[in-house]
Amino acid sequence: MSIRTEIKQQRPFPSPHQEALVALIRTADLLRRVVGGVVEPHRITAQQYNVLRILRGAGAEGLPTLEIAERMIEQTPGITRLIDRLESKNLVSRERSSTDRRCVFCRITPAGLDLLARLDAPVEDASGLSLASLTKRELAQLVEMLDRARERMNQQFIERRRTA
Amino acid sequence: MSIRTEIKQQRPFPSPHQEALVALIRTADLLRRVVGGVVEPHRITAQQYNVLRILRGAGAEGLPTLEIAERMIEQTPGITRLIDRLESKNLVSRERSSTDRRCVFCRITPAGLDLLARLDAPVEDASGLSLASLTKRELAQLVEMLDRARERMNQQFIERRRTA
DNA sequence: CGAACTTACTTGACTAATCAACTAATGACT
DNA sequence: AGTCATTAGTTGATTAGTCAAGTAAGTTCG
Repeated sequence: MSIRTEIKQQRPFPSPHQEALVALIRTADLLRRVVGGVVEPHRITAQQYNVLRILRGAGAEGLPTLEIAERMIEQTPGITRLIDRLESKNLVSRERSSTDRRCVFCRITPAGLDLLARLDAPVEDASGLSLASLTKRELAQLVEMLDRARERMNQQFIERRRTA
Repeated sequence: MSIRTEIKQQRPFPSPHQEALVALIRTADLLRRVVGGVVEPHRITAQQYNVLRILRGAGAEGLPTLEIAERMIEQTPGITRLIDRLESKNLVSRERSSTDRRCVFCRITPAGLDLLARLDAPVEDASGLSLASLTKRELAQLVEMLDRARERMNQQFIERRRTA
């Protein structure tokens, strides 16, 4: 089914990139929803899940708060309170660095690791199923195209920030 | 630049579809941010902009509230209050249908049309620039792959809803 | 050394999103 | 006509996201 059918748009898209933009945002929204559907029964949001995975990847030394924000899939300015919520669920712990007392290092707790361990397979399954209609080659091609698009957009952002 | 570099991930992705999932969500987030950057100086959010475009497309008769929700690019349960905010800015008007008094028809106002007219070119420019590194053929290919992926995901959702 | 700047958060105030009831209108069926 | 189910939307309570301002630690440089 085409996006035009999905969103019941009568007119064709004015340009190929507008159609691609809509397709991209809509597909990502669905994908986010799929992941959310898997993790939310465990009382965490998709973003919180993302933070837990980042912290698991970072290992025992943990990461400073803003470093986590930079690594997140979706950008969020509300990182402090996002981690507050994870801390209150005992899924992460925080400790002020002794070498640079401005930084707060966050680490995933055993409970956090345990939760992730239970979520790994379901998330992998759901995302695998979601993209199962694309071949490996197509996925690689998709990723390559998206990488190229993001590169351009990041330049735009940098330019905007410079002129702002 | 690859996503792995962007999010500073040391390990390679465990599966091609996980990499694609991250690339998709991340690219869509950037794209949403690009559109937001254009429309938000005009005091509306990207979602509100989406509603206005839907209503412009719908013409003079307007659309019932939940019909708008179905046509939106990103799904939102908060459609009532989203339109409340547009109405309070006089960009849309609402009127209860006389034939089916459950339905509330929403229409874009002249002020709403005027705002859209001012936003058309900047949005088109920004989205065009964002995806300028992809050829027409690549964009078409991208759209086709995403359409296929969404089809699969929609099935998943329908199944989930049926079993739930 | 110390003023000025930057970095790394944190906080407060506000806005927006989410979920679960709830109302009101319609339709379907007896 | 009257019950039951469905549809369309609204509302209240809670949670989450956003933006601007603030604080405290570190850095630079005369």
